[in-house]
Amino acid sequence: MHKRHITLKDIARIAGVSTATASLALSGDPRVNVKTRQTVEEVARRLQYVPNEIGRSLRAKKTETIALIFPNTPHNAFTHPYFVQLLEGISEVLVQHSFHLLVSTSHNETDESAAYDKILRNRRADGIILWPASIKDRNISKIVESGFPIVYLGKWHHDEIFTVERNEQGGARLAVEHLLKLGRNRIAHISGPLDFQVSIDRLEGYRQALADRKLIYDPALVVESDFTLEGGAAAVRKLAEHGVAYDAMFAANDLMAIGAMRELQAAGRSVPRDVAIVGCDNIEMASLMTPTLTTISHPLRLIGNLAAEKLIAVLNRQEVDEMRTVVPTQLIVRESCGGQATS
Amino acid sequence: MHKRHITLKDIARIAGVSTATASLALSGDPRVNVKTRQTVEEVARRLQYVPNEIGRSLRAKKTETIALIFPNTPHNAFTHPYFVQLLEGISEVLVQHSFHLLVSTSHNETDESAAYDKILRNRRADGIILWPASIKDRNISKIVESGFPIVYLGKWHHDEIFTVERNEQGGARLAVEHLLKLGRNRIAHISGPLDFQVSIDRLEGYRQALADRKLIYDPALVVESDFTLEGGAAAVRKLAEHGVAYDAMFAANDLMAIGAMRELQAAGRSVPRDVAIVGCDNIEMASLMTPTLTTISHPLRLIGNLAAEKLIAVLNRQEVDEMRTVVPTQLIVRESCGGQATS
DNA sequence: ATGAAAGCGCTAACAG
DNA sequence: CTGTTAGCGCTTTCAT
Repeated sequence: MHKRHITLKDIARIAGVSTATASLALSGDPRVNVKTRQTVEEVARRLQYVPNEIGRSLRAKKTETIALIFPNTPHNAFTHPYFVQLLEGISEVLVQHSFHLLVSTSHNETDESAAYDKILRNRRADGIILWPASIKDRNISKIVESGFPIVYLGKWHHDEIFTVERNEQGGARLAVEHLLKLGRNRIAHISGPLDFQVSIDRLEGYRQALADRKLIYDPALVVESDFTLEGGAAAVRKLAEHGVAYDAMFAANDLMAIGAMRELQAAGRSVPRDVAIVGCDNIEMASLMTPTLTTISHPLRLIGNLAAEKLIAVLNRQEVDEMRTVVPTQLIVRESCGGQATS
Repeated sequence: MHKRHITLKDIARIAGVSTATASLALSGDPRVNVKTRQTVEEVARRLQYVPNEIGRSLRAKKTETIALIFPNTPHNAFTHPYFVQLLEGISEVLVQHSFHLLVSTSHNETDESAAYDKILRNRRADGIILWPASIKDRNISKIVESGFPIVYLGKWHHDEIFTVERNEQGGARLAVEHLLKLGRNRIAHISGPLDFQVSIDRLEGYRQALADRKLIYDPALVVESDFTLEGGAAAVRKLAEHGVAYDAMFAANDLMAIGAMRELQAAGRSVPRDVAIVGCDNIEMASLMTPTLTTISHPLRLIGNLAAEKLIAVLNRQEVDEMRTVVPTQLIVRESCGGQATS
């Protein structure tokens, strides 16, 4: 059933030229006679010749493939609703450039290192787009230090690496400032795991917004959690157990914000009357809650676009003007803060 | 910065053997002397040798890679919240087998055919997992007929192809029967685009459930829509415009169910009192609506697992017992029908 | 038990 | 303008 594949040799033989000429002809090299080129092209079209990219890759030492790697921790983006937008953004650009996308993950930390190594030395991909994992993750440093072409989707602590990152601190600030403007002044914060840079930055944004108003930072108002719905609910319970009073809450992601909101409502507290809530990420669900959730929106699809473009530029040895690309975040005001409602 | 890669030749030279012997040694071939093998292994480990899979692929005519292809139509799974579970299920199995995953899509129909062709003749992947597109899509038939190893994630109209599919009709029946048992008898159905097999099957399940109760099928109760939130809302408006009365609704996916529910609520009708609603897919959002949404759950992750396992089995020329694998669907009863509430 | 050699499909340097 | 040749990294006969 499976017919033998047409190779360049076949084309050359049938067109009555050498493989070298056939190759040049098909690549549109001006050195080859127009008529010869046309003959070769004709034959190639007739036989529906498609070059074997494996052979080409071996020769060229590049694969026209980039890998998207992300660690499969429990807090991982892979399970996040907005992961799809990122993928779409990357994919969009790659298709334009006829690149392939290899999606790679691994489940346990032991395999992880090996998996990275494979991609790196294998030459299965020409470059990597890397989703941030815990800042403790040694594998990431290893990739970064290897000098392999990479675009990191977060903040990195040195400047020698290409990134496309969100303005996390700025976003968090926007969120908290919004709550302050609405007259709330006991603002709780549910942070993500603090071994994630993103959690650290969002917490820092929270602190800065308070500091700008000369409000003191009260550690009792901050609960570290795990980016899940249940984690958000648990944080609310924990605050209650400790008897901490608050009239507003900024959660480091929407899932936790929603979990918290549900828990508050179940406990008979009204959102936004008793507690105003702002989340972070603007997942689709956020606009469908009752009340709809005010949140910080990140252009994930744009991030995907930019990352792919940047990586391809690097691979093509084009000048890349900026090492760091910071994309802006935006406050989406909805009902959960009691401010004016916009969808 | 980028050091030259260690090749088998390097290993052979340093170990003082030929590349042939080195290759055999590393593959654990019993013909090679134990001591020689150990030397070679030692050198390989010391230099952190990782075989170049491109070279290996060229030789072996296989790539240890499978491609996940899906059409990027507006109704596409790529934008569906549950796409991630599928990806995770596939990925999980591939990692175990040291396979790579190529994710492929294309935006316009024109490119699509070319993209398929590339994957097919390119030998960039050894097999394909294919997400269903419109039944009108000619490209799909082409892939299927090409004889390329494939697992199709839906129902196919001939038996000569491997599938992993959901029991769509059965699921739809469960949904409608549940509504009937609750005493509803004017059940509307918002279907997906009817050029999708899944829409046809869900509609058919709806009809069967009615037929089982000797209820007549009223075409006025059925509105074709597009799998989106807004489409669900539009369907409700359309029913209202036509003055169609109904006390229940089965939507062909959760997004439309939620859109419809929102629209009904906005129009002042109560769910479930005035209209009971069942969706389909069990996306995360479903359990977070007010009221929470009764729906049909599909084990997407399991489908991913099974599809990957099946494809790898085919590639390894193992006997695959069943062409079609049908995974069961399950009714998740929540609040939107007014029955007993289970989370 | 090991090595020499061929070849997977392609491209590029070099001749002619 | 076109053909010859070599070689990317690997595996696999076939000799030895």
